[in-house]
Amino acid sequence: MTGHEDRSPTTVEKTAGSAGRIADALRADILSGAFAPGERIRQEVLAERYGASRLPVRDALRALEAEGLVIMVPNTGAWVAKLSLEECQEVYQVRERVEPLLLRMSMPGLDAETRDRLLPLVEAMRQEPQVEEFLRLDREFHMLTYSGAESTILGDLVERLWNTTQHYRRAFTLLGTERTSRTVHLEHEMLALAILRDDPDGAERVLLGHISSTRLELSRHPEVFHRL
Amino acid sequence: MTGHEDRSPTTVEKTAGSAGRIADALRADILSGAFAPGERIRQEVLAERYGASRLPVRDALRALEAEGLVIMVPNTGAWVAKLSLEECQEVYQVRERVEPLLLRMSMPGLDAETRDRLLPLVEAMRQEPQVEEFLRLDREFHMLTYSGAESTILGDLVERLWNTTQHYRRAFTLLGTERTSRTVHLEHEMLALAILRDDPDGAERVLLGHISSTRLELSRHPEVFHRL
DNA sequence: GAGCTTGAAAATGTATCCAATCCTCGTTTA
DNA sequence: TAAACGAGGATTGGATACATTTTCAAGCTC
Repeated sequence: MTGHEDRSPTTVEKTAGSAGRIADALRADILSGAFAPGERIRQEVLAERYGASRLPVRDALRALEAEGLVIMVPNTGAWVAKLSLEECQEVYQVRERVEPLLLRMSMPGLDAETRDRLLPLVEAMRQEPQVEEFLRLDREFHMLTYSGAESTILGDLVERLWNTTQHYRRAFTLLGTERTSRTVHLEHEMLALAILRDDPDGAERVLLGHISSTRLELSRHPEVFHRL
Repeated sequence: MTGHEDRSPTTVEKTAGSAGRIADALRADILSGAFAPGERIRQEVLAERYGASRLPVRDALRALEAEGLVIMVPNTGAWVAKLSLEECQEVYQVRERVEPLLLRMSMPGLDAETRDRLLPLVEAMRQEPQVEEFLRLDREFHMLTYSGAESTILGDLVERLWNTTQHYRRAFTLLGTERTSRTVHLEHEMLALAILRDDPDGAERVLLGHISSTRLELSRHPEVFHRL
């Protein structure tokens, strides 16, 4: 008997043992900016930093490499992934096509309680919070609009796209002018309203425009990508 | 001239690190069907199969897990990734949105020589080749249409999506009826013609329809996903 | 003095060994 | 008789140690 189909781990998404913890910690450190793009990562340093051997560190690096947050070169080392202007625009182009789909799939699954949290988040962002707080609110707002989809594949993809551009969102938030900032607030409010009135087409359209206008903003600040 | 390029007869390419070779070999084995979805993968078996220790095998498994081809459960083992009908449809929905974009980005970069290879490939697929040969031609045809994009991010994403659904494309090719087969050939020809006449909008539309019709085909054969 | 060569140091990749965890199967008990 | 419990076996995860590769810098040649 070849007992292969023992158990179907389709619902199991857990990352492996303690390497998963290291991967989570390192991911958080990269997203928080503690490790900057282009910075070299030495396995030994991480091993000491997280109190483990180099082996789970390598596993974690491989996992993050697959997420697009780390670049590994054989026999050479690992670096925090760095996006060129063109690559960043590419990510945003993918987001323009993918996130409206995820939003559409999510909307039927959003309950009233979840929807009631949308506009308060928009209001909170209007209070001109600090950069890190704004990034957190922005992410929470969009992820909330996606929370109705039990999608695993598309949801993970979108999360990866957000993570790879996290550093650049921070940079652009830092030098954001008031006008673009107000535009973002309006787009967020329009998105929330479209969701509240159960208008999938409108929501898709607004979200596409939101991401698209952000992408166009990238071209106006190429200096963010030049300073290596 | 910094010339250390002199190597012994066994000139190993830059793809050093046997973990990479194992990952490539295992990926090929999964895509070829040698390992079926849902099948358990034991590290020791792979270590012997590829003549290495369990350690590079673990690295390879992690790499493939990140690509979505393998599922790893802590302290338990690894399985070849298996898609449910819903997940497979989700992948196709993502492909519907993403591949037309990649095609649009690719078209300006397609030179005359590359375009001349499109219709012959369509013809070759019309000759009712064996399943494996058809899968190869189909993949080559589509990848050729994408070869004009120097895109790294989007190209890798599309390749991953193709890989995760490779097994199910094989299954559906096996039970394909003549009518659906002819439809596929027509869609391929329309796609090639749209590219040859430099019609990005038309090409996007045809490709979207092509993927979409394939996705709808999935619902008609749920038994492919049940027998697992 | 400039550029190439060479050698040492450091970082990565791999192998072997040991600990922790999970599955299987036999035993026991209600 | 069936279900729950526990011990044994098997498999994975991690740590230490070693081989390989790369890089950097000092020294030598031209």
